[in-house]
Amino acid sequence: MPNKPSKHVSFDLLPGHYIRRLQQISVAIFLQETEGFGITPVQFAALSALEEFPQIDQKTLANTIGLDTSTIGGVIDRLESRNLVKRNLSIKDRRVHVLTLTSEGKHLLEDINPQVIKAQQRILSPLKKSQHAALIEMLDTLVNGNNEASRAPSSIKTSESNIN
Amino acid sequence: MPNKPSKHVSFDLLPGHYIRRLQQISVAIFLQETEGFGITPVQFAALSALEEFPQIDQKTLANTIGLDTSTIGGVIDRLESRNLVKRNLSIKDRRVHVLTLTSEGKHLLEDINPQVIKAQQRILSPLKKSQHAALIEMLDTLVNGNNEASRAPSSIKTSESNIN
DNA sequence: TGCGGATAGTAAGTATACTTATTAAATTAT
DNA sequence: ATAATTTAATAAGTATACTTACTATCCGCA
Repeated sequence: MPNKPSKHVSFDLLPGHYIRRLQQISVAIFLQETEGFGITPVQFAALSALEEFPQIDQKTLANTIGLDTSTIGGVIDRLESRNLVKRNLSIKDRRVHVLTLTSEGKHLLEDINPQVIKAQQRILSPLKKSQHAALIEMLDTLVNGNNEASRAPSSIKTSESNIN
Repeated sequence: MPNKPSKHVSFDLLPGHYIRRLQQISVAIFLQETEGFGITPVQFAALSALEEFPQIDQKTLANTIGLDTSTIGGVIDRLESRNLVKRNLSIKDRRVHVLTLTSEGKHLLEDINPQVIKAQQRILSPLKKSQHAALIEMLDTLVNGNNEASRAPSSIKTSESNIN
């Protein structure tokens, strides 16, 4: 059998390759565990953020979960079409769309939460329990340390808000 | 200021959220460092794999870099249209498309390599040098331990091949 | 007061990355 | 040997996630 990989390939050693693979796996596990809800990881993040910070606008939501304003528009479109979220024009600033969780959205969040937790546990399950905190901390360091690299930094600044 | 996060948001604690953000950042840094080449991380992975394992077919390539056969098709389309890769029908199995790196592809790989290394270093730069190996090992554990979760496992099996 | 720049959101285009369905070819089973 | 199954690749559809370009609105300032 010619041309068969003997073992490790060079890009196996590249963090970028692992990160991409891990993201694929993470999404796959999330979708498996939350099957039947029809919710993606990003949609869940959007709903969660709206629960925590009601009445924020699209830009703030995008910043909160680490998306640009272009991407968040489509996410909200899909959540709105399923009646999980409502979009209202702000009175103070007519450019701004203020977002609200519907009660349907709230209920879905409650129902899906245990499954999301299961998914996260499954993602980490190949590691020893003692390593979990270390991994999270390193991921945090990497994300926050490289924050400026991404066009859509997710940092939740302690500064002022610009709502409504 | 109403609706402002006092503490951390719940999904900040979720590994899935960090993994997604890190993947965004990783891609952004790759694209910054390799600007001018017009190559994406996945395209680079495909070219690298083809350099290492010449003449593999699309399915094998997909498995090698962790994609499904649907996605690899488009990737190869784009690489082929730029003359970095050639697609040939296998004589032994006329369903199979055998892939070859062109000399243009080889040269591009050579030229882009230092920049790719720079990108990887930049991604890890927020961590202490002493942590790098630990992170890579954990990522490896997570990816390989969850391999079956992803439809397109990148595992390079030591089993038989089905080339040409 | 009105104009120039900044800002929120959308639109169009590109690239992963998945799904299910389809086609063509090869393999297996009867 | 032919039918049934499997397989490699493509196609169509959905969902991130980015880019640049555009519209509408707001705000600062002369």
